[in-house]
Amino acid sequence: MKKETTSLKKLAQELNLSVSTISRALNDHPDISEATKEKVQKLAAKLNYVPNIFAKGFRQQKTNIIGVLVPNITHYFTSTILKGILEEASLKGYRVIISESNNDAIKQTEMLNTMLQFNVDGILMSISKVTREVDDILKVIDNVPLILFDKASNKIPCSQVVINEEESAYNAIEHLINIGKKRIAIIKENEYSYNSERRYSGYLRALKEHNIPIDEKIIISVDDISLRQGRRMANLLLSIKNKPDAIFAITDSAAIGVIQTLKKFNINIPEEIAVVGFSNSKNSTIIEPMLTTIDQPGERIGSTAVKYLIEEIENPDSIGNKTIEIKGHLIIRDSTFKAS
Amino acid sequence: MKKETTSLKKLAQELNLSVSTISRALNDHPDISEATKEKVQKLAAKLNYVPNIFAKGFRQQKTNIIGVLVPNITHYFTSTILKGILEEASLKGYRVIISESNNDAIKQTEMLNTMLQFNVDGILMSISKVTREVDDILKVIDNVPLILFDKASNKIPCSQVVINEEESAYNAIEHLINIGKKRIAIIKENEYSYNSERRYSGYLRALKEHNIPIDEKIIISVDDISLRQGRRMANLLLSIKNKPDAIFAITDSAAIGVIQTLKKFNINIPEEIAVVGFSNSKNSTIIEPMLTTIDQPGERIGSTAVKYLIEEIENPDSIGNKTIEIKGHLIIRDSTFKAS
DNA sequence: CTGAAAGCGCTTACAG
DNA sequence: CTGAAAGCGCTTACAG
Repeated sequence: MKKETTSLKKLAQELNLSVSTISRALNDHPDISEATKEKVQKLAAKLNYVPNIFAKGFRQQKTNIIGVLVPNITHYFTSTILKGILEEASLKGYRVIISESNNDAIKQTEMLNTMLQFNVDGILMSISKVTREVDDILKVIDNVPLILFDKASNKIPCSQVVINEEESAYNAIEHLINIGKKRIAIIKENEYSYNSERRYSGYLRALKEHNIPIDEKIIISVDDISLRQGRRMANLLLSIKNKPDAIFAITDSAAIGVIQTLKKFNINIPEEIAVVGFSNSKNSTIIEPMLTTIDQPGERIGSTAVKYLIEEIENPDSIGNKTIEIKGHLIIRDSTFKAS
Repeated sequence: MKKETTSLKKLAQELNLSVSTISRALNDHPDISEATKEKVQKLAAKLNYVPNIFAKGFRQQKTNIIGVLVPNITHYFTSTILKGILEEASLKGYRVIISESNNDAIKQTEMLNTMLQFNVDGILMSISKVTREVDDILKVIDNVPLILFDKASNKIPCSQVVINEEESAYNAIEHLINIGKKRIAIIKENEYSYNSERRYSGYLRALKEHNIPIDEKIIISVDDISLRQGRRMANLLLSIKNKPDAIFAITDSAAIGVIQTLKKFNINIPEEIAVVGFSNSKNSTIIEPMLTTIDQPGERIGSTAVKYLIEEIENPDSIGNKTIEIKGHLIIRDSTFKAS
C-alpha cells in the first residue's frame, strides 16, 4: 500500500555519501560544501524526498503541532478564529490539531491531556463556559506554552488575545446615548462569563460617564445567552412599568431574539426601542431591521494568537503574561439608526 | 521547561524488569502473567506514565492522525461536519489535523502533500470547487486511504459520503408541485459543481415525472452561488415575460437573496412565488418568511466518513469505492407553505 | 569538509 | 513467562 519512501539512507547510498552528510546538506549546514549541497538537493528533489516528520519530531522532541481547544467549532465567530489560526500556522510550518470541549469542563481537561500526550509544541485555547476551576489548566502550562484567546480568564497566568470588549461595549452604549436613548437595558450572562463581565463593565462605565442612572431592573442576567433567551428577556423587559428605550444584548443571537419579540408587539425599532448586539454574525444582516453590532475580527485574533504562541515555543524566554487586545468596531445599522 | 516524563525505561528500572516486559504488560500482551501486568499497570498509573505517541507512531509507522481538508471551515455546514469528525475520531483514539484549501486547487494539492509528509493514516476531504484536474488527488490515494465527503467527485475512485442530493432536490420540487406550482425556476451552479449537478438532476427528474415542461429560460446557472447572486438572479427572473411561480435556489444563501429581492418588489411569498433553499443554515430561520429548505445532517456525514476511513486504515482490504448516502430531509416553512 | 556512532522511546521477532 | 537486541528515520556531538 504505502510507496517505499525515499529516506536519507537511500540518498546516501545513491551518492556514496554518509547519512550525516545528506542530513546536513539538506538542512543547509555551513560545514557542507556548496557542491555537495547542490548535488544532494538535486537528487532529493528528483527522488521526491520528504523528511519523515515523525522521526524528526521524535529526535528533536519537537512536533511542530499546535493543539487548539475550543468550546464549539460550529460557532461562526469561533470558526473565523480557527481560519486565522490555520492560515498563520501553515505559513509558519506548524500543523494544527483541533478539539472541542463542548463547554464541558471534564472533557476540556481530558482534551488538554490528550494534547500533551501528543507532544504538541504549544496550546491555544478558548476556555469553556463552565470552567470555574482552573487547576487542571494551570497544570498544563507547567508543561507547554499556552495562550488563551477570546474566552480568556484572569485566573490563568499566560498571554491572552482578546477583543477590547469593555471598550467596544462602551462605544456601543455611547452610540445609543448619542442617538438620544436614556434608558438602556442590558441582557448579559451570569458572573462566570469573563466576556460578559467585560462587556458589562463597558456598559456601566458608559452610563456613569454620561450621568445616566443605573437601574438594576433593566440589567438582566441569564445563564445561557441564546436567541430563545433573547426573546424571553425582551418579553420580560416589555412587562415592566418603565420600559427601556434601548436594549444591548451581549450576543447577536440574543439581540435577534429581542428584535423578533419587539416586532411581534409592533414596537418600532429603533424609534421606540433600539437594539444592539455583539459579534457581527451572518444573521445580523438577515434580520430586519439589520442589527447594529460589534464586529470582531476573528481571523486576526487567530493569527495573532498563533504568532505569540510560536514566539513562546521557539523562544521560551518570551513566555509572558500579557493581554493583547484586538480592536472590534461598531457597525451601525437600522436597529439603532436609520439613514434617510 | 518540559517535565522529565516517565518512560518505559524508568518503569523497567523501578521494577527490575526489562523494557520489553513493561511494554507488553501495558499493551496487555497474552504472554505476560497477570501478576506482572497488575504490578506494571499500577506503577504506570502512579507515575502518570503516558506513552510517547511519536515514538510509537514512528515505530509502528502509524500516527493515529487523520488529515481533513475542506474548502472553508467557516461555512456552517462544513463546521457541523467537522464537529462529527472530531467527535467520532476522538472516540476511536484518532487525532485530527484540519486544513483549508480555500477553493484553490493549487493550495489543495499543497495541503494534501503536507498531510502525506505528516504521515497521516488517512485523509478525509471535501474537494474544492475549482478542482477540474484530479490527477494530484489520484496520486494521493496511491499512498493512503482517502474518503471524500459532501463535495465529492465521480472521477475519484474511493468511497464517498454524501447527502442524497438528487432525491432531496426531487422531494423539494415535488413539494412545490404539490402546493400547486407549475413553473419552477432553478438557480444552480455551473456544470463543474458536482453537488449542483446532482440537485439539478433531481429537479429535472421531478419535473419530468410530473409532466411539467422544462424551460431553459428559468434554468439559471451562476459561477458563484451567493446571496448577492441570489438577489441578482431573482431580478433577472422577474424581468422575463412569463415569470416563475416558484424558485428553487440550490443554496440557502442564494434563496435568501431571492427572498430579499421578491420582498423589495412586494411579491407575495409563497402565494405569488414560493422559494426553496438547500442546507438548513441558521439564516434560514431568521429571514422572513422563514425558508423551506433541506436539512443536511452534517455531524452524521462527518462521523460516518470517519468510521469508513478508520475501517480502511485498520483493514486495507476494506478499501472500497462505494457511495454512502446520508438522507437529508425537507423542512417545510413559510416560504412555500403557510400553516393557518 | 565528511563520516561513524549514539540515541530519541517504543515494539517485536527471536531466543531461552 | 521474560529478556536482549534490532530497528523505525532522523540529528548531532565527536573525531578526523
